[in-house]
Amino acid sequence: MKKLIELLAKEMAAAFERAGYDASYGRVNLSNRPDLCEYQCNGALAGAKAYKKAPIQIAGDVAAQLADGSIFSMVEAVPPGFVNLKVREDFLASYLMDMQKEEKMSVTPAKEPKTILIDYGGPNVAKPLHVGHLRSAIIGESLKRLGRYMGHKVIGDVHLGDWGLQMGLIITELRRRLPGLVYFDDSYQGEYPKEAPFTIGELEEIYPAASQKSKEDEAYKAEALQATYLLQQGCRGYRALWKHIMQVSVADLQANYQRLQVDFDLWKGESDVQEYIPAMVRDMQEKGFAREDAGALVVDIKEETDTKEIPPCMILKSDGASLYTTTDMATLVERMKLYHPDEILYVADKRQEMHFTQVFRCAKKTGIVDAGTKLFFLGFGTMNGKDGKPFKTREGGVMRLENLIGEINEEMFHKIVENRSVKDKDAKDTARIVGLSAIKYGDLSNQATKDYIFDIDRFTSFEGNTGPYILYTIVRIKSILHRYDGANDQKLLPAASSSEKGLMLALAGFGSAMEEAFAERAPHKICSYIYELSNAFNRFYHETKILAEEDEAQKASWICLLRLTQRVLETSIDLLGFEAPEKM
RNA sequence: GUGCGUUUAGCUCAGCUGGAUAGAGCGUUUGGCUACGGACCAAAAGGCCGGGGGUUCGAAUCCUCUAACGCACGCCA
Repeated sequence: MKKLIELLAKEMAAAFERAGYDASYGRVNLSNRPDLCEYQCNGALAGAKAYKKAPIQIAGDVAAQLADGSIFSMVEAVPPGFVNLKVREDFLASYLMDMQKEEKMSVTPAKEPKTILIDYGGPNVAKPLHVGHLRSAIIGESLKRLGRYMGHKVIGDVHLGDWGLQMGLIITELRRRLPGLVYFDDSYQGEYPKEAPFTIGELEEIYPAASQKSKEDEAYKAEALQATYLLQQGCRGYRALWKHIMQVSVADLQANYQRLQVDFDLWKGESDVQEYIPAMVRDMQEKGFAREDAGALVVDIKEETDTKEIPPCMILKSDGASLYTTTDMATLVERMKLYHPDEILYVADKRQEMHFTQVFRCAKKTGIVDAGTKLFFLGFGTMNGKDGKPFKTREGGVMRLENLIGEINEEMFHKIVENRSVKDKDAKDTARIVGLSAIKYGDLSNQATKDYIFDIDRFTSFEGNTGPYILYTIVRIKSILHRYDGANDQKLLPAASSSEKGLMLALAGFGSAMEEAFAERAPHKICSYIYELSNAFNRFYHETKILAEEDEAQKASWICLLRLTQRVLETSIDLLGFEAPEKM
């Protein structure tokens, strides 16, 4: 099904052609002067030079071709050369009826579905999630859902940080604290216990303690490096411990992501791709891509068009150990082998841009990723506090994600209890649902690539461009629909008021808004779309007594309009990654 | 030092890829309650779009210079 704006543009293009101009000038835009028109075409201005004519003359010629059609109720040529347009109410109503019959409400599913792998989340095992992990999870999840809605096959991979020095540090600290554990007995040959010798709480305390000690104590650090080495070499006891760490930590991570309604198809990590590294490195050497430099193994990735120095991509350190880059390269080897994606999208902090530039270039140059697969880095900005500096707790430490969510939920709970007499049990659940909308909408309504200020008071407000305001609008619609007991026709009457037409026009823009948001990987466009839609609905609602309407056909038509509005809003917030409660 | 990014109303942000009078929210001021949920709606005030120069019929948007701030620049992830 075509988008409304495409139908308008098609009509416009035909008019340009009939008037003797090129059809390509017939592009139609949303009006930027709603007081004058609903849509506008600026093609006459653009074409003035090519035809050596005054723009207003071209506009007049075109407008004359559209004098009485079935689509426009108004076509006006206005100086200097705008063509101002209004849509016929009956045409709009029938368009919306077609739209509501479609599963995807005018979004055209991709003709050739692509396999898109999204790498987001990126938590580290044995470390609690903190606010830094929030953006990747929220933005990645939204893009995953949006991609699927567009008809693509999208695979989400959490890409765990589960290998390397951090594991050695934990093992070292455990060894110092509990030297008697069988895992540290080299002569032990039996089965290791199934239960982990620590809880998630202990694990989260052990890592920072170990990390701190290794910075102050050289011997400690050496021991941790040695433990890392032994783990990687396959030391039985250490492997068993590593499995425990994974088990305990991943269960906790899963619970946390579930609370955020963020869901990964793959729980792969750095450890899964270690087996690919030796062959990958050998291949790079044999094909002559890799060279030795100061003892390390590097691949040159400079390009002539570079405006600055791009350091070579380091594959192995001078001590022969692998690094972040190595693991990411090996991950690409595996992803190409198992999924052969058309596109891989990384959602990570924008400060990692250089790293991904190196990985992408190296992967392309060495042929690990073939030319047909696109690699894309979506770097997001920092989440700052009200002071404009990176978000911290009141004490100045790193804010744990759980605590942040807890604070928001508590704030939400107070507001709900203050404003409505919802039963306590329900209020807690409702607070969680609304709280999640506050966090996610607060984040996603900003452009992903920019830094933004995380302001709990603003995000949890029920007024303005916030998640709770959108939910409130949905709940309001639900409440009316719940009380309605008349016929459920699918018939929409032409708009009877300007506010109703405004709502209908807003609904008709759904498909374009979603496709644009996807093409630009810009969830904030979904937010601004539903914010405007909600405003249009509330304006209409305010001046229309729906249930009190005596004309049954009119009432049924409005109910039908409400259903469509609800569906568009709920579909949109699902693409953002949250949902609406029944009451709030 | 080099490169990248940001700079729009008091504050927080949009601005559909060059079009009309630069838009929202919060805050401020004002009006609307017998609630289909007022957690709403309507209205007002508030801007040399960081600054200079250029391209164009036309610039917040493109080019150039410049300032402030942030970030990244080889064995961390």
